[in-house]
Amino acid sequence: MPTTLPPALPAERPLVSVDLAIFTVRADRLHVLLVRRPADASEPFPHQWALPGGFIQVGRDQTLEDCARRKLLEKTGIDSPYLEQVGAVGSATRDPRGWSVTHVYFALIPSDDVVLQPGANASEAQWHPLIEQAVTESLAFDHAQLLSQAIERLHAKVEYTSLPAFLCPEPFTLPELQRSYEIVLDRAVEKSAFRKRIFAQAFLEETGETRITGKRPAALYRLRYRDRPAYFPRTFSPRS
Amino acid sequence: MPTTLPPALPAERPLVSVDLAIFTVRADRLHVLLVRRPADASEPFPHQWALPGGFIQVGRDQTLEDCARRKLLEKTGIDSPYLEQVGAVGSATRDPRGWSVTHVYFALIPSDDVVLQPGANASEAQWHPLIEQAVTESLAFDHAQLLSQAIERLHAKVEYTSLPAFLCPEPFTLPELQRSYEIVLDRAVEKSAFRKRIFAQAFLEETGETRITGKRPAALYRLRYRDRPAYFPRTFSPRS
DNA sequence: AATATAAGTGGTACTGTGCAACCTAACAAG
DNA sequence: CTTGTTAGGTTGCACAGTACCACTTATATT
Repeated sequence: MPTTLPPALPAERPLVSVDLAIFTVRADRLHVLLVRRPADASEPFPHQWALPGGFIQVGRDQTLEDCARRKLLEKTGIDSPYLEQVGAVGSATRDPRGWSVTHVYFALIPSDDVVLQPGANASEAQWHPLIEQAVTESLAFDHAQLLSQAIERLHAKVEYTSLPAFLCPEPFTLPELQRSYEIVLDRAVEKSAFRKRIFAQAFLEETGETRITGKRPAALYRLRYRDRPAYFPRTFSPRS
Repeated sequence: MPTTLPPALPAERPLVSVDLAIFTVRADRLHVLLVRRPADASEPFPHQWALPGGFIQVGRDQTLEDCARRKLLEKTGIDSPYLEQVGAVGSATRDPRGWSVTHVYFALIPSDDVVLQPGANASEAQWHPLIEQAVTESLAFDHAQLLSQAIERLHAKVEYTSLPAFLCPEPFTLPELQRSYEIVLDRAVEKSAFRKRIFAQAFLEETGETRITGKRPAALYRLRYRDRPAYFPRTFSPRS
């Protein structure tokens, strides 16, 4: 018999929270939503910019994702954006109030839908372009690192999914979608190869309408599935 | 001023745990390590098979990953396998003892290194082939779902990383590595294309030695980096 | 020495991408 | 009405990487 049997339940429990990296495209730039920490000096990191988020409310949130959706709704008024868990970070030191673990989600919302809610707790919320490294690298807690993880995930998945489509207000044209890819990837994309690749997966529906923007009209599309992205083919000797 | 200001700290905190899907290859099959829940009827899911894991010990684990490594060391005696976080699942109902959130990691260990530790708390640990769906689909808690997530991640990443190399005892031959891919992918892989793809990334070091296994000797390799996999190239119009 | 077998190499067909030229539908200027 | 301009959309060719298959090489066995 071991000298110290592990207790059935731990005496002390960590703080559990959710943090959100909410992305949108404004003025041809990728933006992330940040909120100011309360100015109250009794709170950690007063008045600094941070990712929106908060503690799990055991009596209110049924699941982790519920909590993330609740936060998202509170801040933006959006109730069904694309939402994906990035990962969890937990340590004894990341929050001065004690051992804590947070769960990072990223959300993609079309710029049109953005209606910033006048914070329930009077907190200031603002869109910041990712270009502003002075801001995004000096966030409260370890949020700069969390944001980096979210961006890294987004960058990686854009290469082989239709994620940027969730940033486009529907209906959208193909050049608009391409621009969305270019903004997220931060590099130019070949028009012809892009079209072939997009149409190789059948995740777009033609609306039949066109958008007249001065020159030749562009065909309008909408997503066939609002809840999940399309995946472009990988390659590892897939037997034909 | 809102009627209910959110409390600075939550009154009630969830249970926080880590669960591990530890994979290895035995007898040409992918296996996962499972442990039996204590027979004590006061515990949830007594005597059922479950993923190894446990609650965070706030006084002992500095980080989430520390906790995962500690569990891994306790069960297998391995202290530096490949370890990757899959994600977190939290809900009010997944543990009868209350709101809980668990963090799923998967680990890959070479079959040679496997030394099952006679459980510190006398719990029975055993390797189970993933073929045994009767077992892997009837685990305690939501562990069947957690295991599925881990397998799904593994399956996905094998397509574009060198992960199966972490399942091979070093040094290994190229055909052995190929077999490792085939076991994880559960399909045949083309020899010639495989070699070209592997050598296109420079993550293997030739030992200079060869393994004589009856027929023509095979060159032996070891990993250049033990801590991270190699990534095979993606494709999205990377401007040349 | 002949044979069997697994390791390793080379070559061709095919497919998807990169690139660039071209066609097309609208508007605007004269 | 004609012509030029511009952005959307299409076509075709060169190239690179893969699938497939045939071939060579090194060892053990008979």
